[in-house]
Amino acid sequence: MMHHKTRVRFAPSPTGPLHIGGVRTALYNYLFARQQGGDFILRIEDTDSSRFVPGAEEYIRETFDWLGLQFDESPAAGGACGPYKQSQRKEIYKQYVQRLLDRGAAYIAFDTPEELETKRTETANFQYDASTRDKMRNSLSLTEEETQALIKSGTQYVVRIKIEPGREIVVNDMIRGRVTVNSSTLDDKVIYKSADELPTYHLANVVDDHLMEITHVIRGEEWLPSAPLHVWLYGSLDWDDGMPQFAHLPLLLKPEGNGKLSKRDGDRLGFPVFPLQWTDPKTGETSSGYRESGYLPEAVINFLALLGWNPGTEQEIFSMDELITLFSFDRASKSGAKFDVEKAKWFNHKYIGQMPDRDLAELFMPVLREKEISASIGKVEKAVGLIKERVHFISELWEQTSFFFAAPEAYDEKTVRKRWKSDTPEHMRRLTALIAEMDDFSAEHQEKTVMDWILRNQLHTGNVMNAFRLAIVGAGKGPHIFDITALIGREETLRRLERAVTSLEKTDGKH
RNA sequence: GGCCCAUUCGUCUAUCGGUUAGGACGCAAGAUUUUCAUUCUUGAAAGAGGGGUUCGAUUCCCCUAUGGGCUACCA
Repeated sequence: MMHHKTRVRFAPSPTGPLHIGGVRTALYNYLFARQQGGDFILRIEDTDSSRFVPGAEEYIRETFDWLGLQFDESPAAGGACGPYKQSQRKEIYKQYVQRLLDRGAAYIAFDTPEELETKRTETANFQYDASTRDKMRNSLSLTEEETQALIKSGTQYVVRIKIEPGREIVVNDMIRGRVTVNSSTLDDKVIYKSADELPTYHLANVVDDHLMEITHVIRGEEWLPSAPLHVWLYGSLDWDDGMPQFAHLPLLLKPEGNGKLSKRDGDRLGFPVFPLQWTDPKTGETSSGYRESGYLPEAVINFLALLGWNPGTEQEIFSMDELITLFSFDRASKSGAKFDVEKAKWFNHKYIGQMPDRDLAELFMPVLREKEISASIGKVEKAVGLIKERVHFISELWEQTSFFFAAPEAYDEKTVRKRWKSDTPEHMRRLTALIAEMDDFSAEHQEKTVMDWILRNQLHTGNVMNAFRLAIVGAGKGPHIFDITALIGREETLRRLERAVTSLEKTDGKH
């Protein structure tokens, strides 16, 4: 038996931005493909021309560029099984629609959407299937002549798959095991519309997966109910042998209340549902993205990977390579996962803390430029190195490092009340004098000198140091004080000390 | 309504018949720290309910409940 190369596909429809659940589906496809040494394919499912949204396809491309997930075959990259956009594959699908028709596995139906609609409202649980198709207007109930005449007259029609009732259809799912369904519960789904000469999702999907030699269909659980139909389609086309394996992933749920996470949830939930920021071309409404919110792609991948899968160990942080070797469907969970923003933040915090100072500094430079702060990359590197372990987002970097680049404009009131005592100005003046005489301004030397001085003069360490911090930072926060002063330099340290004394002296004794 | 899937701490999850039901996020307390944060330690916190099967069920089966998905000439 031939051993086929593993080939998986991610098949979004360009109806808007991808949402984060879709990104996870793509990620699992990618991890599995890489692990198996297989191919990861992007196919654009644009068989519904009416729902096309401009920019959506570019958005998809940009998302995967950002995340570092590379497609082996795609509309942009090409490949041996192209084209990779379903709207460009019309002629291919037509052949198979005809084949199904010729075999009597499908039939032509003329019922208008309106007729079907009234049928549905009149009859409870109406289903277009073996029990009702004789009463509808289709090539099975009409004569051959009538059918041909209708087609010739230009009447719009659809092609429906003919489901034989009473059969047991089995879907073998890598996550859920054996799922069995009686074919009588399926309806004769529309597989082709004459109006736009395009197939519907179901047929296009099966034909493309077969032609593109897809070995594993990894998709969201919302497709599980139609999987039996797809299995039926493979059978009708005589493709049982090459039928891919299925894996239906549990859905990503809203953190509060009920339902799956959807595109419409936008920013309402307090966190982005999209990987990248998106502006709706019609309404102009903008939704935030993970990238713009300061999430690192590695962090997004890490927490998404763990939402529905885990390796069974207590490890939480994974590199892409580790995920690729560890991933397996045996360890994928079966039930939906609620999205937890707090954990997502924690992952980002971990990744920022791990990031090389240089890389972080480069991400931060544009922010500084926007604030019209000019600082050398070397200084920025040192500053972010001192605080990276305390932030969750790139956007927090500024509030945590501003004092490295600009003197405080105001002094935090609470801290002043607590740390600025009546004898503080005197201490600060003497500290200023001490610092003015230092030749070596390294953090280590400063610390030694200042601590010796405090000891010699029998001063209270806390009183001196906290006031010193207030003068330099403007508040009671920040990393080790001498690391700060070493970085801003002696002159700036002296300036800030003097300024604090002059502007805070008046508060003396007021409390 | 019909069909399908699922159900362990608040959340993500481990457990593949025998465990003090483990870890992580979050939360609380404590420790460290010249500040804030980080970090560390500790703590509270779970098997939906009912039947079986079994010497023994969180684990296997059935029923109920609950949650979710699908039910378009959308994907």
